[in-house]
Amino acid sequence: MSENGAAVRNTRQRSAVSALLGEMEGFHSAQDLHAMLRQRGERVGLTTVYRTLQGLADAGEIDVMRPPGGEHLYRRCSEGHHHHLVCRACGRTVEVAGPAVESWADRVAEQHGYADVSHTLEIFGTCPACVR
Amino acid sequence: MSENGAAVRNTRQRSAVSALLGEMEGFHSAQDLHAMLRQRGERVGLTTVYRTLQGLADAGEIDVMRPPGGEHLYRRCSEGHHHHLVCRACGRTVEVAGPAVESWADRVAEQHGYADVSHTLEIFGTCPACVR
DNA sequence: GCGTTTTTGACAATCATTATCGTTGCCACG
DNA sequence: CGTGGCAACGATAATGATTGTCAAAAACGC
Repeated sequence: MSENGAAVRNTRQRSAVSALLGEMEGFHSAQDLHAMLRQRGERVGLTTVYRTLQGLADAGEIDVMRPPGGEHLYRRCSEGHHHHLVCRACGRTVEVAGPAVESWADRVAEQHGYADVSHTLEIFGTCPACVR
Repeated sequence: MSENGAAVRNTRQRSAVSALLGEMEGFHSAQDLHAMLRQRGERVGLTTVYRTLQGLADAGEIDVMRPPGGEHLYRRCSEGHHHHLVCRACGRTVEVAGPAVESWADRVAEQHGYADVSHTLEIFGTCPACVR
C-alpha cells in the first residue's frame, strides 16, 4: 500500500533522454530524439521516448511547441516562463520574455472571470540570415 | 497575360461552408462541419471541407486554433486580429483584443532582425460557470 | 536477495489530415 | 448558344504521428 503514488523511478532510459536534451540546441521532435538515441547505441523504445517527454513536460522541465505542421517539438529551456521567436525557414529560435504579456493575459482572463489561467504564445518570422 | 492569379471559383460547396460558419457560434472541427452539412442535405465531400477551410483561413476570413488534443478548430471571427480566451472545461470562448501584445511581438521580432512577423496566442482558463 | 510495483518496449490501433486522380461543373470566349 | 480549358470536387487510399496494450524486465524498499 503506501500513501503517495508519485514513485518516479530513476531509469537508464529516462536519464538518456534527459541528458540528450541537455546537449541539444533548438527544438526536436520525439522521433528525432529517438533516432539520435539509437545512433548513440542507447537502446530505447519509441514509446518510452514519448512517455518520458510527456513526463518532463508535465514536470515543467522542458517546453513543448506545436508548430503548424503537426509534429510536437520538445526542448530543454531555461527555467521560468518565456516564449519563442521561431524562424519559418531555418527554425532558428530565440527565447523571449514578455512580463507585460503575462500580466496582460492574466488580467484579461480575470476580467472575464476565468480562473487557473495559462497561455501559449509563439512568434513566427524570417530570421536575418534567411531574409536574403 | 492576365493580371491576378486569384481564380477563385464560386461554387455551391464553398458557399455552403461559408454560410454554415456564418451561423455557427464557437469553434468546430472540420469533421464536425462536414457532418452538419450532411445533415442539412448538402452534399459536400470531406476533402472539400478541408480545402475550403484552408482557403478561407489563408484568406483571413476565419481563424484556426490548434488546441492540445489534435483537432484543428475553425471559426468565423470578427474581422481584424484578435485572440481567444478558452474555457478548459466547457470550451466557452471569448474574443479578446490586445493591441499592446501585437506591437510588443512585432517589436521583439524586429529587434532580433526577424521579418514578416506573425504570431499565435491562446489563453486557457476555467470559466466562471465551470469553476464551481 | 526477494517480492512488489513501476517501467519498458514491440506492435497494433487510432484518427485527423493529405495526396491521388478520374469526374464534374464553372466560366469565358468564339 | 455551344464548346473547351481548367480549376474544383469527392471517394478512397495513404500517411504518419501519437496513444493503447500487455507480457516481460528492471528498480526500489526492506
